[in-house]
Amino acid sequence: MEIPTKYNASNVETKWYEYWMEHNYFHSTPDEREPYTIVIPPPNVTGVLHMGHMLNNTIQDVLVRRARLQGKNACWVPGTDHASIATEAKVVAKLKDQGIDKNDLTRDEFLSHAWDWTNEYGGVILEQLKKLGCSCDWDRTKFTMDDDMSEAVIKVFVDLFNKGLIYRGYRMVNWDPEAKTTLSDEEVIHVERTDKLYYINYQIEGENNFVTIATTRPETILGDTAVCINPNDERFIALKGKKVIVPICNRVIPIIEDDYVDVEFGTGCLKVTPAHDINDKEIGDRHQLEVIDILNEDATLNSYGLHHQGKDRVVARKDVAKELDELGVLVKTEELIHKVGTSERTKAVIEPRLSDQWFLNMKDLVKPAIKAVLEDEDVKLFPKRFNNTYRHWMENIRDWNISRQLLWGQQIPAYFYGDGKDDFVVAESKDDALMLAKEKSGNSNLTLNDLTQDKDALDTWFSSWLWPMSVFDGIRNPENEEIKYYYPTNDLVTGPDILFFWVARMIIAGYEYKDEKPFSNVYLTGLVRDKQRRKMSKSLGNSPDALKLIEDYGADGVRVGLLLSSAAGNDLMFEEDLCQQGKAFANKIWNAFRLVQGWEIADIEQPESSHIALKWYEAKFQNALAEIEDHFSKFRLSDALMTMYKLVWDDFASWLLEIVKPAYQQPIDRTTYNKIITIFENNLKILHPFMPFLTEEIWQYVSERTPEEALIVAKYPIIEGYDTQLISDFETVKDVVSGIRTIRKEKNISFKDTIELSVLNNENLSSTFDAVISKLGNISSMSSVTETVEGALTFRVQSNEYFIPISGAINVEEEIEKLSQELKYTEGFLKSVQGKLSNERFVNNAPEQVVASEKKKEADAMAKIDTLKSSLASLK
RNA sequence: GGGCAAUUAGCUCAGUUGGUUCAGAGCACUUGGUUUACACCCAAGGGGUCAGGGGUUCGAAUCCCUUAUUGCCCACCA
Repeated sequence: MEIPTKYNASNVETKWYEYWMEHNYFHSTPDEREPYTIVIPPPNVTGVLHMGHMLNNTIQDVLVRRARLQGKNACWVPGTDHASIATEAKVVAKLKDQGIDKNDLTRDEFLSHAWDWTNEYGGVILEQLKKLGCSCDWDRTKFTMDDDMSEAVIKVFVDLFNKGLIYRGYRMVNWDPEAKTTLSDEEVIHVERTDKLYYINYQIEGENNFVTIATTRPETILGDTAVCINPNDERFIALKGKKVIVPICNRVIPIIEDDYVDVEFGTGCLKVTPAHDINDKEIGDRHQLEVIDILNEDATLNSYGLHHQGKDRVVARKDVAKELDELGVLVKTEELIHKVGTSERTKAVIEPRLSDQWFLNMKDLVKPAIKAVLEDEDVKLFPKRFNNTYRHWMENIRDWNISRQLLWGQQIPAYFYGDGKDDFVVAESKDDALMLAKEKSGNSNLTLNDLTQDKDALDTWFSSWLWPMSVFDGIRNPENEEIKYYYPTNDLVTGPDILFFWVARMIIAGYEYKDEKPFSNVYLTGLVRDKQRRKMSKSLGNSPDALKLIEDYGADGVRVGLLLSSAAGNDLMFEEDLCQQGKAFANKIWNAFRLVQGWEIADIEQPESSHIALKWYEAKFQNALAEIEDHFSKFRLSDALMTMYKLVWDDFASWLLEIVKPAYQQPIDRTTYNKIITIFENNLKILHPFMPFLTEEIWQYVSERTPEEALIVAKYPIIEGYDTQLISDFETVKDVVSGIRTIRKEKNISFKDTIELSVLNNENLSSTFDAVISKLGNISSMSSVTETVEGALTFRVQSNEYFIPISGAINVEEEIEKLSQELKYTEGFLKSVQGKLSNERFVNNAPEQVVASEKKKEADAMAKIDTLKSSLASLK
C-alpha cells in the first residue's frame, strides 16, 4: 500500500471511528474476562462540548483504550444528565421568547415542551465526544430521566422514606428567587461583595430615646419581631424588658437577650427577622418570636412591605433606606465587605426562606463512605490531598434538602390526602399510595382523585448519585448479571468541583444500596484555564471552540496537547500551541513510518551497528514500558505520555532510525527491517490510547489486517526484564557522538566529510558500539591509541579522550584556553570531592555506597586531570 | 475567621524513604544546517541563590520553625 505524504486527520478519523463502531469494538457484554468499567460523568443533556469535557473525556478514553489493549473487557458507559435547574431555566427562557409564561402551562404541557427541547438538543454533546474519539459503549447510552432510571430514583426515595431517613420539614432553606426554587447548601456559592451597612434608630416605646441597630438589608426591618442584645452587655442594662418601635411599620417589638449577639460587632444591638435569616430564626425559636415573611417567591415584597409592596428586594432596599433617612432615623451608612450567598446556577443572590421541604438525614448514611475513603482506602482519591477536603465535608455534613420547586425532574412520590401536615403517604405508584392512604387515614372511601401528588421535583443529584448502579439496572434488579459483573466500576474521572455534589454521594449510595464502593479510584482533573490563568468561560470568550480545534489539529493532536501538561488535580493552562505540539508529534510518527515504508528490502548481511542498536532499543523500550506502567498506576498520564513522546521522538526516530537507515538508494537487510517493523508495532500499541486514529491508520499500512486484528483490540506489549548496562553504555555513546557533532559544528566540518577518530582509552570501554559511533559520526577510521595525539582536536567523555586529527587547522591558543577551562573546572570538582572524603564524619556516617561513589568520582576526576594535563603539555 | 495546598529555568511542570544518575524535562530562546521520512524538521548551545530568613544534619530542593505571595475548600457574625 502506498502511503500518502501528508497525514489527513479528518478523513482518517471519520473512517476509523465508523470502522470501530461497525465492528462493535466499543460494545461490551459480560464474559469471562476481567471487566474494566468507567461510567461517564453525565454532561448536561443540553450542554455543548467545552475544554473541560475534552480533557475529562480524553483521560477516560485513554484509560479505557489501554484496558482494552490489555485484554480486559472494557466498558465505558456514556449518558447525559437532565440537570433540572439549568435545563428548566433554558426551557422557561425559550417559552418566554415565544410569549409563553410557564405559569400558564399545566405540568404536562410544560414537560412536553421540555422533552421537545431535550430531544432537539439533547445528545449533541455525545456526538461531539465521538469526534474526539471516545470509545464509549453507545448501545448503553443512558439519560437520567429514562423511565428505568426514574423508577430507580423513586424506588430509592420510597425506601429511604420507609427507613425513616427522609422527612418533611418546615425549615430555613436557600431560596433562589430567579429559578424560584430551593437549593441545597452545596449549591450556594459565597461571593465577597461590598455592601452598605445601614445604622438605624429604633425609638424606645414610651421614651424619647433610641437604640441603633446595624443592617445590610434595611427592607427586612418590616419583618422584624424583636431587637436583641447580649445579656452581658453593660451598655444596655437599661434597655432590658423594654420595647421598641420599628420605623415605617411602627410595630412594637420586644427587646430580648441572647448570647448570640456579638458585643463587638456593629452597635451591639441586633434586629431579629426570623423569616429571613437563619440565625434570627434560631433566636426566634428560642424566644418564641413571631415569624413575619415579607417576601414573595420572586423576592418582591408582599403585603407586609406596605407601600413598598411589589418592589424587588433590591429596589425596596434603596427605597426603604431613603424613607428612613427622610424619617430622620438613618444615622449613617458604612461600606462593608462581606460574603453573600449566590446560586451556583443562576448567580442570583440567595434569600434564606422558610418553607416545607424534603430532607434526607445524612448522619448515618455517610459513615461507611467516610471509612471507605479515609480508613480502608477502598476508594482512592487522586491526588490524595482531596482526602482532607472530603473528610471535612463528610464529618460536618448536614441534612440534604432534596426537593426542588421545579417541574423538570423526578416528581416526589408523596401523595396528600388531606389538609393536615402529616396527611400524606409515600409510595412508588399512585395505586400503592391509595392503599397506604386508606390505611393511614382510616378512611376506606378514599379514591385516587382524593390524592394529590407533591408538585415538587427531586434535586438532580438525587438521581445522579445512583448513576454507577442505575446504568446497570442495579437498583431495580439488584441481582442481574450486568450489575454483578460491572459493579463496582474501576475509575471515575471528574472535576473536584463536584466532589461533594456527586462523588461523595455516589460513594454514600453505593454503600447503602450495594454495600460496596461504586469505584476504586477517583481521578480529579483540574480546571482548564487560559494562559492568564483565567477560567475558561463563554462570557469571557476565552474558550476555544472544541470542534474547531479538532479540525485544525486533528483529534489526536488535541488529545496529546491536552494531556501534555495536566497532572491530576492541577489546573491546566491551555493554549493552542500545545495542540500544535501534539500535531507535530503525529506528523513525526507519520513521517517515521513513511521512511520505513520506503525502504527496499534485500537479503544482505545485517550491519553490526544495526544489530547492536536494535538490541539497545529493545532494552530502552522495556525500560520505558516499565516507567509508563508506573506512571499509569499513579494516574500520572502526562508523565506516561511524555515518556512515550521522548521514546518515540528521540530514541526511536532520532537515534535508532538514523543508525539503521541505509545509505541513499541502498536496500536494508531483511533482519533489521523485520525487527524495525515489530518495534514500530509496539510503539503504536503503547501510543494508541493517546492517539487512537493515527496509530490505527499506520497499523493498517504496516500490514494487511483483518478486522479482528485491528489495533484497537491488539495485545499490549508485555513487560520483561531488560539489560540496563546496554542502556547506560548507549548513553555514553550518545555523548561521544554529540562530542563529534560539536567539534564538527565548531570547526565548520561538514557532515559529508569523513573524519578520523582516535580514542585514548583509560576506562576499558566496550567497543561494542564502535560501529554505531562510526556511522553517526561519519568516521572513516577509528583507532585506539595509548598516547596523546598531537595536533588534533579533542573532547572527553568520562575519562576517555577523543582525538580528531585535522590538517593545519588547529588554533593552538583556542585549544589551550578550552583545555585550561576544563582542567580548572575538574580540579575544583576534585577538590570538593576530596573535601568530603577527608571529612571523618562523612566517611563514618554515610552509607557505604555513597562513600564508594565519591571515591569513584575522585578517581575519575584524577584520571581526567591527567589526560588534560598531558594534552596541554603536548600543545605547548 | 478556620483548614488544605503550592512557590524549582522565560512558560508549564517532574524531582518517591534527605546521599550515586540532583539541580531535571517539554516548550520557548540562541546558533548552524535545504538534493536522500519529516522546516510540523535535524544538530549544537545558553539559561535556575530550588520564594525570603533561621534551624536540624557529615550532607537539605527534600525534614523542622518563621515570613511573604498565590490558589482552593469550609464557615450564619448583623
